[in-house]
Amino acid sequence: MRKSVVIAEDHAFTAAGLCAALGEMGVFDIVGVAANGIEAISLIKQTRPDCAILDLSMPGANGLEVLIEARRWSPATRVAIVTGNPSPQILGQLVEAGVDGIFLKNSAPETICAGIRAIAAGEKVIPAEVAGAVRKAGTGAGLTAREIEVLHAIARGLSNAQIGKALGVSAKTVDSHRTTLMRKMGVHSTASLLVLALRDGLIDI
Amino acid sequence: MRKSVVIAEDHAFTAAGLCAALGEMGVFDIVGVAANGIEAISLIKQTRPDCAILDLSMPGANGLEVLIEARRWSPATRVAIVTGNPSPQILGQLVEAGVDGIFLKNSAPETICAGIRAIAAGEKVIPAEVAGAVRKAGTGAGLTAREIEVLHAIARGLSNAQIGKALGVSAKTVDSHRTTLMRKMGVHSTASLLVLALRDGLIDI
DNA sequence: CGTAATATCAGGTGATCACCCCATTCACGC
DNA sequence: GCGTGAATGGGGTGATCACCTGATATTACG
Repeated sequence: MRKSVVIAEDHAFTAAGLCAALGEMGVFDIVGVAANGIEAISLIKQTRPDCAILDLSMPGANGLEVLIEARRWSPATRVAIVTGNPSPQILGQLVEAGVDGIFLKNSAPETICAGIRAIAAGEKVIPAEVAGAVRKAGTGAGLTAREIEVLHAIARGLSNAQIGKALGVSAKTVDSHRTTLMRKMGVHSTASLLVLALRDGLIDI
Repeated sequence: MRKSVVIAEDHAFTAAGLCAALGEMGVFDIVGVAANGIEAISLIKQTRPDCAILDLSMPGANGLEVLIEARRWSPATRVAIVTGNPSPQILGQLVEAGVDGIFLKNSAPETICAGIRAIAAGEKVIPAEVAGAVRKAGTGAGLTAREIEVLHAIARGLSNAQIGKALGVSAKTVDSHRTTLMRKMGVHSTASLLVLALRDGLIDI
């Protein structure tokens, strides 16, 4: 029995290559291709496919966000994430969110195709190099969702007062989160905080 | 007359999609596909193609390095660079090195195909958004050497006093440079300054 | 039920930052 | 020679940050 699959990938050529490879396997029906995260979410919501293959970095919503929404609207859909340059933190979040498979764009096509077939069959596929990265992320993480939100706001250049307004809390609360972030990351300045967060993939530009 | 072309792209699916699209156009002979920069250089050296399509980020040697080597060994080869996330600084270097065309991976396939055909015909193709980024890089280069030093020190998380000690000047001087940096970059916080500098490739982690 | 973690906020203090004005020196170009 | 800009710094001010000691409410977990 053929499996329905949707693809989300903002680079048209990559999407085309992926479609071609999956088509040749003869076990997948590609029911839709999205060029950004928003499209991907609504596509999954509408078609409830057996399988979704998502690029990690996309305009609108990234692969992680799409994964979470997919889980909400179509829990039976098996989700694979494809990424070019994986950061440990993000991979950790993906695993935590229950992703079914992770693939690197520079892997051999056969590896990826085989992996996707395995995922469609119900397996979980996490390559060794990714698993290593995730292990490393586990030790460094420990930040709460709220703290990450504050981190993102800081990266946008907002002051405590502005962040407070944006998140609907007092500036003092933001200050608390900021202090906690500093302590957890082991730094004492906004600059170091940002550099570390970028290096660890907690935020991006 | 058909043009010979080589492709360098480390993501197999993207390479496949690109090959397919170029093949369908019926005006190109794909004489080789390289999966990294080193392969790309030796391939160009051997085949001296009419046209080379290079990914910017590749293992071994990046698109810029391949471009420079290509110019040395096969000056007649028209070179197009394809990139996912362009940094103004790098784009500036590409233009300076005399690249024939720049394409963004998330552009429409037709746009890219048309552009490649134009390049093969002898034109130069620099999209508006890229040209804008390059222009901005020109202004970003308006920073002085001393200001860049201070920028790097800030990114290392040092305070004005520490930077002053490190550079052998007073904290007040550092403060002046910092103020000038803020004005030149059009921001009002250390966080924004860092994010902008990172985005523009002025500093990295 | 206890307790641990999280999120919320206040008051306060000293350090630092962002930015203003200003002066000096030095190099480069017209 | 004279203007321009870079690099150097001093003085000063108000905003903001970094961090502290608390307090309270909610949620989660054993």
